[in-house]
Amino acid sequence: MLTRLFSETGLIPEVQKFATWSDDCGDDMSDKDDRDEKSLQDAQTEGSLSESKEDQDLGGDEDEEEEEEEGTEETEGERPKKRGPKKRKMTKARMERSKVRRQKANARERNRMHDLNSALDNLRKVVPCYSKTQKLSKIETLRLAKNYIWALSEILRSGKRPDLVSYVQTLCKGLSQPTTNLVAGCLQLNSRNFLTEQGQEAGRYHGPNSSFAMHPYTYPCSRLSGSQCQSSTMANSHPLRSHGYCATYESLYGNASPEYNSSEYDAPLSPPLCINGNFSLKQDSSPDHDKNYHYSMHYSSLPSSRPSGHSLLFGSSGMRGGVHSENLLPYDMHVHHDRAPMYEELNAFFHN
DNA sequence: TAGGCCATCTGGTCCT
DNA sequence: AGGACCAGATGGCCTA
Repeated sequence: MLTRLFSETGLIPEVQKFATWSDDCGDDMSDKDDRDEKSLQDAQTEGSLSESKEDQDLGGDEDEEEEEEEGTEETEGERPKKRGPKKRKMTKARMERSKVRRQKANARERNRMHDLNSALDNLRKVVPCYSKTQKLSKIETLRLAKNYIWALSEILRSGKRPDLVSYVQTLCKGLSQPTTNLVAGCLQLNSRNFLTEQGQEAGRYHGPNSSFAMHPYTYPCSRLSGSQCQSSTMANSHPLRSHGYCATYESLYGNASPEYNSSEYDAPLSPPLCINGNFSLKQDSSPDHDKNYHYSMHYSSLPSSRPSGHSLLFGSSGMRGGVHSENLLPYDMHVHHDRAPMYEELNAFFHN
């Protein structure tokens, strides 16, 4: 509104200065009220150029209905008449309404951003690297989620599983170096190896429960020391988190599940995935694929021994109040409810 | 101290 | 008219 007002009067560059000026107070609402008051008063003096102070005072509290009248003092002498709807006089009542409206809009915007952040928090908890103490940034969370989806869809599409190096490479595409290190650390892979020895099968470790090539040592996790490194504590709570998920799956299904032939996984995805192929997943043709491992099953088939996954993954701590759709039925809840039937459904799905 | 990240405010636009 | 969504601006906080 003010921008339009100023643009009409050729004062558009002043808008931001005006906004800046009116914003240089604290963040609390009382200060905000003052700012709004000042802004609106400023709008009065700056915006309603033709409006005399006497008129405003005259307009006062009592004239709710006289908002339509104006133009009697367009002072045609100084500037030409403008087209478009005439500006309404900023009476005190209008100012009050405008202020209330602005406050309500601010509150809505805050809630909206809180909802968005809650959704991002939930997303952080389901991407392969989660730390309560060192959160991924928003942009990194989105990038990692995209890579994660891509990696999973590639696995689904091919029915093969990559080695850990390829998997981490895929996850870390386009991520910043700190995030790359974090993800690699969460996956217990020394990031230097897959960054500098791409394509090499460096440091493979085939532990008894390791489906991925693993390094025999643990990433120092310097920035996620101790309990901060959620990947270790959540190893059993996430499908693709470190080797915990491997043990999880294989302890549940074993390697010798004759029903799971990789050829059965070649069916088109349902629903079809719509992915921008910015990168390609390195295909590993190692004989390990014969284990017929299906990553997507992990999340859906979390073992019943999973320790208090609800509080870990979708605790209410991250929520700032209010009921969001994610809170009402978080993904984790879908996973845990009717777990056994879920197995059967998935088995049936992959057997058909 | 610069740069990154974030929360918040704000005005504009679109839709109901 | 009011709400949702968006983008720009701004200031605070933190870290290298």
